[in-house]
Amino acid sequence: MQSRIEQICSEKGLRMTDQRRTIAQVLSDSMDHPDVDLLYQRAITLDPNISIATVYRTVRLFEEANILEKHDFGDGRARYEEASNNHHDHLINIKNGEVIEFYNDEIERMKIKIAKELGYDLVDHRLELYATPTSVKEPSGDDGEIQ
Amino acid sequence: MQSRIEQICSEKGLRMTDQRRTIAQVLSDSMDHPDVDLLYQRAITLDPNISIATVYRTVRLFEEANILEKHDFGDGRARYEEASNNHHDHLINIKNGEVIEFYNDEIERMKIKIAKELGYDLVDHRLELYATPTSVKEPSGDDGEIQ
DNA sequence: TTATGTGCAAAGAGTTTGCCAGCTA
DNA sequence: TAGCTGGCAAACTCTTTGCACATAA
Repeated sequence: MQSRIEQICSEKGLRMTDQRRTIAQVLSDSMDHPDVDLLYQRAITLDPNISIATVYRTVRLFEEANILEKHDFGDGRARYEEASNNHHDHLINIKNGEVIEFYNDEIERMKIKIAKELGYDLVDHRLELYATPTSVKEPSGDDGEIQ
Repeated sequence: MQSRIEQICSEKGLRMTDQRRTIAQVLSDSMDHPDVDLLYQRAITLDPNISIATVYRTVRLFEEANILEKHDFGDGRARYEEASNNHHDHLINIKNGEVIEFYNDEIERMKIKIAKELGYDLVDHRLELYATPTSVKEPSGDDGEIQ
């Protein structure tokens, strides 16, 4: 059966190969924000012959076709997620690298407004919050916080 | 005479060498957000024997001492600016790479609030607006826009 | 059939590091 | 002088690319 992303590829008229189908599958199944190496690790469980160069090429192809969004969370490698119509920003849990998506309408409006006030038209933007989980404070001494 | 950043180094008790003094000078004089190579180019006009490895090491030292802030504007290399107490965000003119600093109190409050609502304490954040200059629309044809 | 895609290894860009001479405190 | 620092080149990480072979349409 066609994966969600493979369907989008068909609609966009991309030539489909076994490798692209595999990578589309992996991406469709990924609920996180994997980097290229992680995609590659997942892909070779489905097709051990796939090469990391192909993952790089495919991920770029998909990004240029607006199927994927590329992110950079400051760790020196690109992360990918399926492009969606509903824009969102990211909060990165710096304790474990987990990425939480959020959307705030007021912030979105502010971004456009600020650019306009500076004499610019907003083309793209990036808001990332780096944060630690709030520890639950116990009224008496030890708050049970792990580490 | 001591450059502004060299003074901060002294206050922090960093061992000062000619190379570090030169780089501190270059940084103190830089009003933009230079990358390592640009700092290196500026440094070798003051001391032709300085090596780029030293620039990398010094910039990291200064960053760890909270003398510099490191940024990543998505072009694959780190950019630096003197750390300041007044936080600001950046708008990047994608036509020419120019970086404009701005501060918006409401946005700052929103960042903290959003993190809190998700159950996190904000540690750091990054907001970048990528934008093009608003072209002045002339009612009749040519609007005089350059390029 | 023919333009395109893939695998492999080499090349690139940015950054870090091992080693030893040189300098700071 | 004792230990930190700098220069140089090699190494590292992530990513791209040239080439010959394979494949989708």
